[in-house]
Amino acid sequence: MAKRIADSTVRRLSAYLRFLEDFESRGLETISSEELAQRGGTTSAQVRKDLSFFGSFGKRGLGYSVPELAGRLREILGLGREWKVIIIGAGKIGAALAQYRGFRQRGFLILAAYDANEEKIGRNLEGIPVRDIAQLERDVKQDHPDIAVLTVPGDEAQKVLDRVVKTGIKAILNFAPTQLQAPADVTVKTVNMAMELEGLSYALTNRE
Amino acid sequence: MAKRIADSTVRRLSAYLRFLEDFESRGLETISSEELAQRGGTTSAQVRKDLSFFGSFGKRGLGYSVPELAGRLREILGLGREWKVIIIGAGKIGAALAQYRGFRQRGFLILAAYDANEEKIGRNLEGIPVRDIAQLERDVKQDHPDIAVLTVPGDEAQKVLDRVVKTGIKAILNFAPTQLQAPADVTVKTVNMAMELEGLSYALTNRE
DNA sequence: CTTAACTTGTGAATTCATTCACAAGCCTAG
DNA sequence: CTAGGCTTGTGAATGAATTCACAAGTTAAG
Repeated sequence: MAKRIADSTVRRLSAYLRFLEDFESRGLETISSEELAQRGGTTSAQVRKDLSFFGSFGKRGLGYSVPELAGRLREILGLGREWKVIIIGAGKIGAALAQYRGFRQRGFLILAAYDANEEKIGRNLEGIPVRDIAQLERDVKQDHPDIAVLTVPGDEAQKVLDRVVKTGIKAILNFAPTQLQAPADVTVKTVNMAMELEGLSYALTNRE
Repeated sequence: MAKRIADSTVRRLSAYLRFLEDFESRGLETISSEELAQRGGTTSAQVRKDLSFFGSFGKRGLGYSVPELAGRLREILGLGREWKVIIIGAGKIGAALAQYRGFRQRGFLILAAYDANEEKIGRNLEGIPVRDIAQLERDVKQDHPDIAVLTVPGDEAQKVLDRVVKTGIKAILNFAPTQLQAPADVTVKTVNMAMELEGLSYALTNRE
């Protein structure tokens, strides 16, 4: 897997996989780059270029085998296995995520949520136990979660992140509206609603 | 405001504004592009280039006036006014957003949430009324919301979006894990957690 | 077997975004 | 007033991502 693949490429692969699954469930056998492109709001050349980074699995004149390409994309994206996830911060957003079915559906298993608030500790979020953040290190050592989802207030996010990084977790999904600093071998993805909203505000304001 | 500004640029402006507000609250008067860059995980040249699209408001040798630049960024991003927001879908994610303080703080006023579920209609989400989706068109005509946040299941998202677009709303923040089609004069931003997670999965899988 | 209609895979061309590098401006100290 | 230290603003250079365009396969029909 020599080359460095751009983030935007990976996001598109993820989108293609979603369409393929839709096609798969409707029993279609093959799909062309053009069809895939239209669904994904891009161009057929883009689709082919994206796929070409990983090999060539289409048939000229015919297109791509839907199940084969779907399988190949799952493999590339690392979705062939189960990933263990912990949620840090059992507030409203944490709770909403805990019940989000998309996680389980794609092989992301939520082990637990952590919080410092005594009233929340010991309770349940849609079947997911809320544990004391104090036992984070011990639990990680035992359960080996792969991914930590941060849903803590912005002013605590960096401190919590540092702590999570120290446990050895290498992938973080951050919902705090803060730019976080992490070592190079740790991947942090930030979902920043404030930023998206401001993007909309900008678009509404600057129309020609 | 002649030029077309890239999406990534707008996102960075939004990030700069956040740091500036932090600086502002600590009473600092000026800031250099280098300081701004370090906070935002970018380079000083990038910061200056981003700002230069909108004019030149720094002082050579000194840097930027914090309050002045913050004000200018708010103006560029259209944050000088209040934007009215409606939430469509009063499920867990809708509820989490309804209580999210970041909205109000940045001038986004949530008017109401809409749902089709009779048990939810008439209730309250953190003080925000849940109304019948059937009255959407009537309410929009009266209240003129600027932005609609979609937190409906993926398979309904396109249908709901079409309906929202027909009411004349021009900006949509979509939380459904679906690629949506909208006319060119409507801005749709999608927050896709599944995609971010798969990005993490990819990163964990493809390490050298 | 031949032709026509498709569709892939991929170098080359183009467009877009980031980084470099430096003249020009501003401030402070002496 | 001058010199030295900073920092901006911006063309030019570089780098990255996207689009073009076409040879090379594949299929189906005649």
